[in-house]
Amino acid sequence: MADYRIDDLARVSGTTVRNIRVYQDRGLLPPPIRRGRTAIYTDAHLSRLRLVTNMLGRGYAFAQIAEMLAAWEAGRSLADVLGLEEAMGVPWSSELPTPITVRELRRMFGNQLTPSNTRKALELGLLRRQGMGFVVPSPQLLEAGYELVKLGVPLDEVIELAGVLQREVDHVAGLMVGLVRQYVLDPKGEDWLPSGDEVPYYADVLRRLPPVVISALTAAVARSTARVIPDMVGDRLEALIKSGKSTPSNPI
DNA sequence: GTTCTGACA
DNA sequence: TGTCAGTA
Repeated sequence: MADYRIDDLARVSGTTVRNIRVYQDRGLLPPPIRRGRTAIYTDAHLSRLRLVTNMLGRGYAFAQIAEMLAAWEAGRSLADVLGLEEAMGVPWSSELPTPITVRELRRMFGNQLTPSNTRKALELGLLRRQGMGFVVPSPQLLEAGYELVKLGVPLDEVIELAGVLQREVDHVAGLMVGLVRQYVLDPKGEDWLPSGDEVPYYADVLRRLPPVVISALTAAVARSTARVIPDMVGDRLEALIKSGKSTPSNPI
């Protein structure tokens, strides 16, 4: 929930105020929220800014970055969940595991938080024990779950969903990695090792694999949700109309 | 005192 | 990309 003035954003992200303004003009950064005359930025801006500077550093042109950003816009909410923007960053480090207290969890989920589903979350690795409290391996996944619960989905179901998601994603990611093994690495022979000038190439293949898997999954799920969500909303509206309610306050 | 915009190099 | 002027 951190707010940044443009100066803060520049310092934290390691760029300059000048460049942030340029990225803004080129449409590479979402418009900031205005408080009077001053622009207020959020962590979302910081995340996007890091992505932009990283891609710039890799030699992408402004126009190319803008194009990719536009292409991702459709699956954006999911990309957030999966950490795509972080994934594209140079230090391909995963999310920062964040400590969280029982008190905070209680504040988020209220009395839906039970010993039973806490245990389930621990089993699934959504939560890990640390001293008196817990640590969240993926704050983004937690945030996504929190959003669902706020919408009215029972916490038990959300945890169940997270488990399914993890299994399915593991499976599909495994298939993709398997294909790369089968067609890129294995044909070279069982105990083949890249030699000499081949090393950088294969190092690059391996380094790019996680982002590729993630963007493929993102695209696939974006397509799927684009199909499923309108159906769901349509069914719900139809049901409401049949039940005689003319002004549904919460159609979803 | 700080931020924004535009312009120049 | 840095910097400067003129504003709000």
